[in-house]
Amino acid sequence: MRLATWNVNSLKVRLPQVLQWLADNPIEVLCLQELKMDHPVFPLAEIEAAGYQAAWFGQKTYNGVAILVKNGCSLGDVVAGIPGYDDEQRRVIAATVDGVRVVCAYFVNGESVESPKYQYKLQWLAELERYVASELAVHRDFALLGDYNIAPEDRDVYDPEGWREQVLCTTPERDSFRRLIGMGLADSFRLFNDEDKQYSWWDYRAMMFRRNMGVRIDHILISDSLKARASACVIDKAPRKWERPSDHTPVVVTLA
DNA sequence: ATGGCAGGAATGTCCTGA
Repeated sequence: MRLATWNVNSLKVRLPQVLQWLADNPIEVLCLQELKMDHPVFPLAEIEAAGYQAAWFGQKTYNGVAILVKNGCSLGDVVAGIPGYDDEQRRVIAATVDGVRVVCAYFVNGESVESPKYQYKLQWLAELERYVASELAVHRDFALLGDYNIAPEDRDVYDPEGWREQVLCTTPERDSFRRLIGMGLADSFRLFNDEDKQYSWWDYRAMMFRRNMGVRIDHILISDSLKARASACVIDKAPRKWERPSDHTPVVVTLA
């Protein structure tokens, strides 16, 4: 079983790339973020024609998340949003796929530490931690995939000093990430790759991708039981090289 | 120090992203 996460920065624009990538990579579960698409206009027909089912939680202009599941896999128990947290922004959707509890999340960016959005980010992170803990209490096989908008360590950013205590890298954000790890989750990418300069997002400006000046902020955290099944986790940079790409590129984990 | 690129909403130019 392979699971992936990809912030597509508008599914309307990126749908052909998503379908191409799935044709090239016929994985079982693809979590998408930043659909930027009203819920009713989700392109279900095109996705079904490609052999996938979908659960989605759309919103006009901003946010929006979806889980695409290959036909033949079971898809059930869909929950949109964080239960018990009244949030106008549609950032989370969960589903159970072949017995694996999958949570797809588009974490808050936060803009800057001085912004009210940063306070929203910290509150949102606390609500997510509570949600993940409650899910782990009932699901042994659990994965949290998404755009975390957190670079966990200095080696996950191209210019650690320049990013010092900037949003994505602040101590409270990294503490939240570490608390998720402390719940018994593993950063699946780091199970297989200890290198620095491994990024999942590059700014569109200033040829940052060509210069490999990016940040690793898209992650797949997996429970102990899935860690035992994991055989690989890779960042697929290919779609970032395509015409009119998303600024994020997919991350894929392979489970036995 | 600033803006630079991209998408959406709208049709001016601003908001948001990271």
